[in-house]
Amino acid sequence: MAPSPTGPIHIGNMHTALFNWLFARKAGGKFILRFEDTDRERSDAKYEQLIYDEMRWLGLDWDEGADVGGPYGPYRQSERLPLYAEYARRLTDSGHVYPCFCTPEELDAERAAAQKAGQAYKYSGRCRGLDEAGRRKLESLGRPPSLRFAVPAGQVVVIDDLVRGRIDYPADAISDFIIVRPNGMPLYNFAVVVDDITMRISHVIRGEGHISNTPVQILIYQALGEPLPQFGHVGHILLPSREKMAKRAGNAYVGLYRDEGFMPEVIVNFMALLGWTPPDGREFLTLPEIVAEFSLDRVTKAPSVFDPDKLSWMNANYIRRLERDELARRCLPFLVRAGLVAGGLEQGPGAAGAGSAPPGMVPSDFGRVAWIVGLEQERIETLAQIVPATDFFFRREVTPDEPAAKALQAPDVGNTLEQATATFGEVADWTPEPLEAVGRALAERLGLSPKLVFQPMRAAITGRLASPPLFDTMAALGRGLSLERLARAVAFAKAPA
RNA sequence: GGCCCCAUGGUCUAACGGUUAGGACGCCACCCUUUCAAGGUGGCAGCCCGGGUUCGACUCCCGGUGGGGUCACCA
Repeated sequence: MAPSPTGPIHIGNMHTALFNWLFARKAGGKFILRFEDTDRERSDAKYEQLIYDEMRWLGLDWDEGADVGGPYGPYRQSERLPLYAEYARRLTDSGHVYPCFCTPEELDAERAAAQKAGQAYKYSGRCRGLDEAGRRKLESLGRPPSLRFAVPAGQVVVIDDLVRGRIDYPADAISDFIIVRPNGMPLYNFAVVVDDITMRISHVIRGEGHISNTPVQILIYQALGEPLPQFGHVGHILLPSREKMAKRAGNAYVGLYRDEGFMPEVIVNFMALLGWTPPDGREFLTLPEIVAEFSLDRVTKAPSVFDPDKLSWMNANYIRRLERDELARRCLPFLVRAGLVAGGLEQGPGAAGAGSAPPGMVPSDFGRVAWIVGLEQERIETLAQIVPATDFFFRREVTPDEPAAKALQAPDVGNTLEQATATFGEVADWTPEPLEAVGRALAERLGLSPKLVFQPMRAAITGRLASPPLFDTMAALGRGLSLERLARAVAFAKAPA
């Protein structure tokens, strides 16, 4: 896996990283994380850190890399320049490469002409035929040359692709390409080959966008007399709009999903199923299970569209399967960040922060948080949704949202709530079953359907029309706050609209 | 335009010559129900087109069509 540290890593790149990792782990091989930072303008070390963080968050580790080192380092291209120079010399000495003195302007002109003629651009080869005298003459003019690869004519390059099978690529479609700039910096296709050779890379698994790079790289291997690694090109991941996930386009960064409350094991499970299925068709798999089943010949060739709806569904499913306390632990950071509960509750009862509360909030310990979170467990799809779903439990006061306010102002609701306030004020055992019994008895006494009593109470107590079951909610909220909110709602309901 | 890749419901996919083309998301209906969910049941919806090969094609071959990639002193 060799990203360039020029920005946050999106789902598409992470997807091929995952497949690389899975393949390496399944095969018992090494997974290497190196950086392609020869584009100094766009590269930034802070993105390296971002990539580490996101990989680790997903549970993808690496055996060799810029941070952990390894036997074939360094693992940044910018630190491997002498190596490229050495291999460039080898190619020059063997005559596979020649100096090119053409200026950017001259090349632009060639390209423009090809464009105009509706032809694929190929370098004219002007400098290829230069003899020693001609070269020396141009050199004496002070023009530093770039190094071009002399592509052999009439050859068919064969790619034996691990996912696509055999691909025949006519070398005549390939222009004499530059491997080293006049300033000595290697170009991508050349640097990659040198890295892959010197790092003893056995398998190159990358996106299908690289298919056209592969034959030029194979040409370099052949010129060097080095054995080829195995190539495998997996399909791209597309946005729902069917656009390709480009580096800066779209907003499919892994970190964004983390912030929205998608869980790492879900992202991994979901990405694995994009272009791959286990033989038994299971949809829910842990990382070790995926490793055990993974193989490249079950990888689809066609690109696949990333469906956020299905991701949400899967995340919700995982949330429901979690132990309640574990879910609470995972929700806690979101609640703390939202200012609903104090930090430091993670350790459970008696932990720092227990019993204290941010301004305007009800003090909560871990047990209370877990209780409340449990009520929403089958109602939220992402961890972040815990905040709007439960904020009324933590706030001292609630103001009804628009539909709730409307419901409270309906005819007779004031009276109903007045009755409810009085009746529930008598209840001593503030647990769900007794509360429900009292509620149903009240409805019967008033000659109303349960719904006509419960909905106004719900609006009064939660400030909204949708919530967990009313009596569970009242029990978790507590007697004092519940009665307080009922009483306030009476006034609200009776006030002239 | 040349070259290369790809093609099963809206989406993710199963099928590796013989199935009423299976599953999942989403959508619709119904059930459950104090709301919202969750859950249950049922439903709508697909092999891009045309030729071959074969007793028999979603599966193999060829040609179209459509989509994508690539043709840099970017990676």
